[in-house]
Amino acid sequence: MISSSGIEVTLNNAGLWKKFNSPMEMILTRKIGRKMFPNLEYSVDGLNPTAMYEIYLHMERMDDHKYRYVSKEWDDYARGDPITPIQKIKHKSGGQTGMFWMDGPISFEQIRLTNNPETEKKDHICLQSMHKWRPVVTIRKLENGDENSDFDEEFRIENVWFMAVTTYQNPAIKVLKVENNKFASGFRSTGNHKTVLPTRGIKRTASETFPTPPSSTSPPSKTSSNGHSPIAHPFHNPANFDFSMMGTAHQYLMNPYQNIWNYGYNMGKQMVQPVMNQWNMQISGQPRNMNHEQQGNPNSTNVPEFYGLNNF
DNA sequence: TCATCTTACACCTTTGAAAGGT
DNA sequence: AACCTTTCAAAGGTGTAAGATG
Repeated sequence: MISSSGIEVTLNNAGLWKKFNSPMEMILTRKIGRKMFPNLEYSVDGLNPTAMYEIYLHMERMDDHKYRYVSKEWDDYARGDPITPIQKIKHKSGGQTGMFWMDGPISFEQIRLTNNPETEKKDHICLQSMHKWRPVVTIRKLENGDENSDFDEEFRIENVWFMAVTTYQNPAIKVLKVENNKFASGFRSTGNHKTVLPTRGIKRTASETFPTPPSSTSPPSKTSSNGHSPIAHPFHNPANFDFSMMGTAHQYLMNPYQNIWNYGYNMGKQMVQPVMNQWNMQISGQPRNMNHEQQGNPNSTNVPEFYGLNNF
């Protein structure tokens, strides 16, 4: 889907995200934060090649419910915790031309998720456990290099959201993470990880942990986690699954917060979201005990049904 | 009592420096 | 000296499980 201004954003590893959507769970850790897996890696098209843009990512609470995992289902058993301010993370490349952004995958692999509201670490995003979250990309066009440009567009990818947890709830998600994340390979059935720990404290030598393969052991060239080079690669969406992002024109029509939300805030600083009002109170109702199909297709896919929020 | 969170841990990959060979 | 290969160690990314917390 292409926005009214012609900008199109797609998620490169959409197929992997789709695999996990039952729903996806992301681990939060307090001190150092936990990286997201699968990573969020986007491609963008339709920018003015010579204009300057910045790209931001933030997480958006999807509703005002707190969930728990019982009887193999997510149940919204309580009202959500008080909303914390939004933290928008600016892409490390900073302001770049449209050509730059369109030329390569846009990865936010440096982002870490934490549940520590007092964290001040760059690239850390504080989320609340047992709540539903959705990643949102903001593309900001810089007029004459001015960061206070009014041209912002937000993009949300259909079916890409997750439950924030401190420990995995759904065993199926845990299995998928172990199978697909190379750093968890020690937990695969072929791995050597011991559930009982008789050898704790004994550090092995590097040759034990990293046996030399028969060919060269020179460090591999730097690539992103999915093997892409930093330069653009063509990406094709999986068939029968539209992961292209929703255009903001649609959001403007349906989301009365959009103008408020984008009005006059400073990028890179914590934002305060608008208050709950009649509009989102009306649409924030969620069926309890959603089945998996419903969970995979939140009832408001184009627009978040809840923007949650503190006093404005 | 129980659900959730925190933390230390083993096991893994990645990275890059040092050492050795050509 | 310059370059390449091999070895090694540290850093960092995982899920696990025991204990702590409320």
